[in-house]
Amino acid sequence: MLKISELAAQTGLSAHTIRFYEKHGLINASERSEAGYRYYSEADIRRAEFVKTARNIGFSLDDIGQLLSIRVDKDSHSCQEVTDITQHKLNEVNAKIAELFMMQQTLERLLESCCGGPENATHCSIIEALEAGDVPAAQVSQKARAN
Amino acid sequence: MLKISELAAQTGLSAHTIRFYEKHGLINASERSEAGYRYYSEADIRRAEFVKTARNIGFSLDDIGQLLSIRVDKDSHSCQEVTDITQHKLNEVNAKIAELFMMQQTLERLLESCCGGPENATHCSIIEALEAGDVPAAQVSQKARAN
DNA sequence: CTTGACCTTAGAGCTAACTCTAAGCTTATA
DNA sequence: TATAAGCTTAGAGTTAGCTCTAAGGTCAAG
Repeated sequence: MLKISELAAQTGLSAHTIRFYEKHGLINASERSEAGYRYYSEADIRRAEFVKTARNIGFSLDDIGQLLSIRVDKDSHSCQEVTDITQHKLNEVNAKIAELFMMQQTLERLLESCCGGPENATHCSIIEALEAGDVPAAQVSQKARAN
Repeated sequence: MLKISELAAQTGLSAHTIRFYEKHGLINASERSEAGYRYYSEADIRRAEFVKTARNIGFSLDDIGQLLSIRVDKDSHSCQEVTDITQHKLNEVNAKIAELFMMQQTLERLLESCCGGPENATHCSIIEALEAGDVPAAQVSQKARAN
């Protein structure tokens, strides 16, 4: 049985994060000492590793919750449920890539158009393009901007 | 001179968003009525359009603030300052694309490995891969996950 | 003169995933 | 036995960019 900081060391998650995940139903300590200290079993550790792996792939905590509930009772869930979650995530990722691609193209085009030198910006073609609104409308979502 | 809702209609920003941008120093009404109503001049409108264009490209409000301060006094800024901001944004975008590409690859590989059918998930290869930690460590940043 | 649309402000709420703090209890070591 | 390291909890703070609310003032039309 591991204490929380030991589980943290093993998984690379912080103790804070482990408690946070517990609050959200992802990870649980199957035992507690009399004083309330969390103790993690082998099964708990495997579950924590599962969470970490899924997180590293990019699944949201919500997705991970769903994957976990499939994992604990595989017999009453289908492969399709799993691929639905995965496909949905892939769709999100693809949409985001498309958005970022547009941004990339636009930024590269802007950079190509400007000398980038120490001259003053009086005739800077980037500023001019922005003033003219002369750029592709990139369908940028708020979330993509938020980074 | 336009009232705020008229500027909103012209730019496609909401009145709320315009006030929010004002709070952050991006947009200003060059006049106010006695009652405090905002009135926007032609120059104000062009500035608001500039902000909207830059936002659509994906620049952060902070970036936009910098671009605006260059724009209002082009003579005392260089093209290099403009390309620095643009290049920096492009670097961010490229980093994000690389991250999302990894996720995309991993998700596609997982989807290929699973039948996705109505069979129960007892031997689901996606769940198994997650249990085995058998996936590329995708260097996924917290921010990328947050979407 | 009333109605309804529009305007004002300060400030709260939203999202996602943490991250940290405060105040106090427990445990291991010297 | 004293000290330090580690554990507990509830709850607040962070980020970015909005989005909305409440409570009230303004203005044009009928």
